[in-house]
Amino acid sequence: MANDEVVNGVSERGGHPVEQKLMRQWSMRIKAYAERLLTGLDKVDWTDSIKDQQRNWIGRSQGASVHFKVDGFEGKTIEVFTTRPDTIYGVSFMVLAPEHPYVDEITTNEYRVAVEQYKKEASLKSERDRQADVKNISGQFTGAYAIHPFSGEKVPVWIGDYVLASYGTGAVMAVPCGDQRDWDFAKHFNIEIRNIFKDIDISEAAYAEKDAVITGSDFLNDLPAKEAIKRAIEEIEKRGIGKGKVQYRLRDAVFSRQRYWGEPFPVYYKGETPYLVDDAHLPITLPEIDKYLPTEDGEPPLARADKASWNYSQGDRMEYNTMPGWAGSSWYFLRYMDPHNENEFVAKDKVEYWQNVDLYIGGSEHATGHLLYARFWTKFLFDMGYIPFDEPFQKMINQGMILGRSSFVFRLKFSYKGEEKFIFVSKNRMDNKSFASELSKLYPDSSLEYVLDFTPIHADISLVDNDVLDIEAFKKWRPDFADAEFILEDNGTYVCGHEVEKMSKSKYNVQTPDELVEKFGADTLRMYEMFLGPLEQSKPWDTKGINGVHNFLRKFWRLFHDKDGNVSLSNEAPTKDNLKTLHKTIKKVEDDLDRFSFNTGVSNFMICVNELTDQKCNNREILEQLTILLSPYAPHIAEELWVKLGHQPGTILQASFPTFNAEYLVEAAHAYPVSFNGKMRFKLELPTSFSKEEVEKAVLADAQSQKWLEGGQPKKVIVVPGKIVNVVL
RNA sequence: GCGGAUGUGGUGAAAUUGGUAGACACGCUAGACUUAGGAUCUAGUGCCGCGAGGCGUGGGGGUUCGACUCCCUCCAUCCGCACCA
Repeated sequence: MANDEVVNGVSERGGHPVEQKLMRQWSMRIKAYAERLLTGLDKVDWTDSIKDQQRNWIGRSQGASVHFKVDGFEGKTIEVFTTRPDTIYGVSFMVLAPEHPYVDEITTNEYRVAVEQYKKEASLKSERDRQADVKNISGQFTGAYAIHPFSGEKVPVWIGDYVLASYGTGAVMAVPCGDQRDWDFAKHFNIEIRNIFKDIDISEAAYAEKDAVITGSDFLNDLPAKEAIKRAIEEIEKRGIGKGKVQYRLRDAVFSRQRYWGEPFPVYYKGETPYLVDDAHLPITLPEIDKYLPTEDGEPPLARADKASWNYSQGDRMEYNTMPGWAGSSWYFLRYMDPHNENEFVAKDKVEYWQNVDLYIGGSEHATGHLLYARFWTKFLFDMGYIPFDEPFQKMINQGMILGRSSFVFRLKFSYKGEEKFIFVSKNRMDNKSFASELSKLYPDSSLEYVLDFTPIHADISLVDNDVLDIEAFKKWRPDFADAEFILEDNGTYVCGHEVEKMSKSKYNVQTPDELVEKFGADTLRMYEMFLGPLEQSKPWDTKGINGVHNFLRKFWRLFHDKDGNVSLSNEAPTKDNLKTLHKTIKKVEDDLDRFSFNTGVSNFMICVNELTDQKCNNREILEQLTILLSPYAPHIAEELWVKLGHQPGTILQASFPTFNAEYLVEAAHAYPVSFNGKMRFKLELPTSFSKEEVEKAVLADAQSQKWLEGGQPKKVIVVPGKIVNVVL
């Protein structure tokens, strides 16, 4: 069960108890690639946001591992990882994670009961709970002491759940003067806080910056922290008590799932030992089973299959787990290059030809999942010599999500004659708290109690019009609402709340485009989605403006037809204005395509069609070029008009893309915006051949300038030829 | 707390290299037309003002002849991470 399906220890759907169970899982050693996954980010063209998320996730930290001997346990050492080996003389205690394997062994009899008790408490908390519970400092002394590797002093060993078993070695050397968590722990348990920073006050908080000078630390004295780190590592290595080390937060990735729908592993077992199925027997396909459910004793669904239902089986049994979604999503793009190849996943010459994906448009929600796994997988295949690149996606654009507008009903829980009851309260009655009088009317009993406990519940948006709920439809919608009661607005309606969220079946806010396609056609929908705004931006789905795009396509269509709807095209040479409009559009649309600015691309088409309409242009040559230009945006209408233009048989897909010719855009005159002190006051049309001086002269001589000059002389006149004029007064 | 992003009319937005802020579209206002079509056409539409004009890109400051754009600072919203030693 997924974590979010578990609520308060029971399953969200059936309310069944959920217990945690240890399971043997396959996992992939992504950790082995941590460093390369980090450095590889420098050579791909992705957003900083995704790169940072991945860097964060990989969590590289540089430091040292140090071994502390345990007093009275010959040959036993506690290994810790620290990023601040320079503060080693500030160590006044050590903390092990409660799950650390040494805990039982080193705990003295005196502390055994307390340690057992603490371990038990910690084990009841999941890792999530622990993280949510940062404020509470807890821990327990074990009675054991470690030996400081430099000073030889005895250092008490504690256990505490702020130390995570899953990171580093599951143990830390605590330096309260330099680490806030250690400081908090020391304060709480009254442990010595040793200050090894020169002229730094640590009475109120730890000092974590790496800019202090070290003191009271023998060979590290008077060194600034950064140098002391290097020096400390040298010394640690020299004395053989540890070494410089890089630690990653990234964990190995679990690669098995206990469900039916996934690629089966080509693995069989003899006893408890797994073996790989020989290549000759591949592929292993999913066996048929009676129910897609786990077995009675909790084995995955595949355990239901007997040997005969597998297309191949060997040994005592086949593997029951299946692969996760990221098995396929990590490398499917490679298979696309050579989908019918029976012998290998992709032939060498094909992958050498296609290389990695040039442009990947995908959601940023996969930053630390799919997008990391695919990189890992690609690097592995590169190392194995199967593919000639080690980054899968060269450039990536994260398209924004189209969000939904959810509707909510508000369920009030109350008790009546000792019985728990629910009623749905309309939004405004809830907001202004006027529901109470209504409730006591419906339940006229002095023993009525209610708690101010409103639960917003998603209502299907098809049951809601303009935030008003169709009550009868709502009752029929789900059986548990059949007898629902309501407190309505004064006008007798139920008003819902709303929120913009991700579109999702579970939120009942999904809008399908089918109806719009029916009404306006797929071209309109396609262009409207582009027109909504920049590709990377998320926004709620709102069809208010779709008419504008639809009208544009109608207007475009009208250019080809007379008012009776018959095709009417002129075969004469296009006018200068026609050509100017067309070529301006070619240029802009091309530029917009290059920078993935589809919304401005659409508006450039609109401008073009508006201009051609004003020019009453029905010129075949112009319209033919424009149709080709539009075809990636509105493929259906373009294809249809292509036929009307007389290209049959054939498809517009085979037409060559229009080429921009700058000659048509050359202007003899430019309307200069004339500014005074940076404020645009009027425009003045001047020949483009004018020099700076000529422009300046013409502007100052113009009658309109007099008003702003007020008889004075300008301090300065800035002329940017072909652009603007600014007169400084 | 750390990191990333965003902030412009009534609305979605545009301004690509520091050079006319609000293109294009929705909506709205007034009008025309009519075969009444999710039509078409004309004019208007950032705010204040009768006007001249003033103000205006989250707030404040700066650089510049000129700033939505560059710098400093603050605020708000969204996303990701968060006891990682």
